[in-house]
Amino acid sequence: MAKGTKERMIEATARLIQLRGLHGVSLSEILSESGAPRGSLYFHFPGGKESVVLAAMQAGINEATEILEACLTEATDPAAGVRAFFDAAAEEMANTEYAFGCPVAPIILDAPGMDSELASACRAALDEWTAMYRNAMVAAGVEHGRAERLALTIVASLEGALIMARGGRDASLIREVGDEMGMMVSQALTPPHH
Amino acid sequence: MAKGTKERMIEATARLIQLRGLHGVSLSEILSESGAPRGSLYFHFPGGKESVVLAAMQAGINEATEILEACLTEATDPAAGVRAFFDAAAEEMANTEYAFGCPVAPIILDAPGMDSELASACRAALDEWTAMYRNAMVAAGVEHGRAERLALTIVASLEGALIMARGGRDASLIREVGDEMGMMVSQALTPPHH
DNA sequence: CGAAATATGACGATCGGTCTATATAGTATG
DNA sequence: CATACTATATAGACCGATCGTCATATTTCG
Repeated sequence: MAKGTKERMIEATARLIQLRGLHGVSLSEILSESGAPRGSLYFHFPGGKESVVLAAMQAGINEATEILEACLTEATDPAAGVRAFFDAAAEEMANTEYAFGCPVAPIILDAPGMDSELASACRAALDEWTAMYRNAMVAAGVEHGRAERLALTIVASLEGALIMARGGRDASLIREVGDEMGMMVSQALTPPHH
Repeated sequence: MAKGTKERMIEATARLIQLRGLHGVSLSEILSESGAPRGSLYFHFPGGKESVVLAAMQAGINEATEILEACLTEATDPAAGVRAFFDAAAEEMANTEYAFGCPVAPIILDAPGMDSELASACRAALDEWTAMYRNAMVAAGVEHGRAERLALTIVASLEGALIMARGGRDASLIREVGDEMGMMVSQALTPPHH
């Protein structure tokens, strides 16, 4: 019946990191949240804390990637997809009492160096999200370089909007930024004739 | 003479928080970096760790606010001001080996609740920066509501760009996002006739 | 039954932040 | 010049928390 112990540890870790950041989370907290004793963690994650954190972050990344994928494919055009994803993030943030955010941001800000496995996973996730936006816009006819820059801007503005929303406890901010980004993408799709 | 002891503590705290986040910094580190003995910290900051952190964050906020103020007033129009500030941030990030970022983001992500003095200082700073952008754009003729939304987006995208730049060790990303934001502002200043 | 997989929680070395004493300036006063 | 006094700064004891380890139990299955 220990089917879910590992999963509970991962979930607890992910939740706690969102609340207090990488270094604000202790093993004791993770264990008491997941209802497991101390040694069990080192059975499931021989690498110790960094191992659980990596797993928790990967889980969060995968979830976010799936939702973004869905938003982009289900939307009629990239601009609508962007708005849909920002709206989803805003809703999630409000539903979780502002205990929600990007899975990688807290790691990047807390991690000491860029040499760790954690850091490269962060980079990979950011690159993938950027590529997804870019590909969607390129497929819709946006020039490659412009699409790349726009994609970077979209990812950055969501990242920042999540932080600001949490700081001000105002999720509607995310939606407003998403609208602006949607407008930006729309204009790139139908450039003004000169 | 200990004329600069307090200042050294504040500087060390600010630098270390940028590196490892609020909870990743220990008093021992702050003290060894600032060359002061243990008890001296509680003389200068009776409130303990939270007190030093607050002072360090305020120092960072003030510095950023001054630079932003300069960029916006010296520029010929808000779009140029935005680009100038993003460029300055990119340069600072590259110059410090990517040990630079927003003074408030690490606090927001690491702080547990929104009731602390730290949290309200974060909110105040974000609000002030947003207001500065908004006012500059309103003065340049942008409608109030639009200016507010644009200002939010600018702050958010810089916030996010700093995180992404650090994660990927690529400061040019900040400049690219700044260019996109500049374009956005320019279009808001000279709306297309329909 | 026996063997592999999982769970358990006590343990130690280290480090965390906080606080109460103690020492050093610097200045005022007779 | 000496003493008293106060602001400033230092010193280190304190206790609880931290992470990682390990020897021992318990379960799960062939």
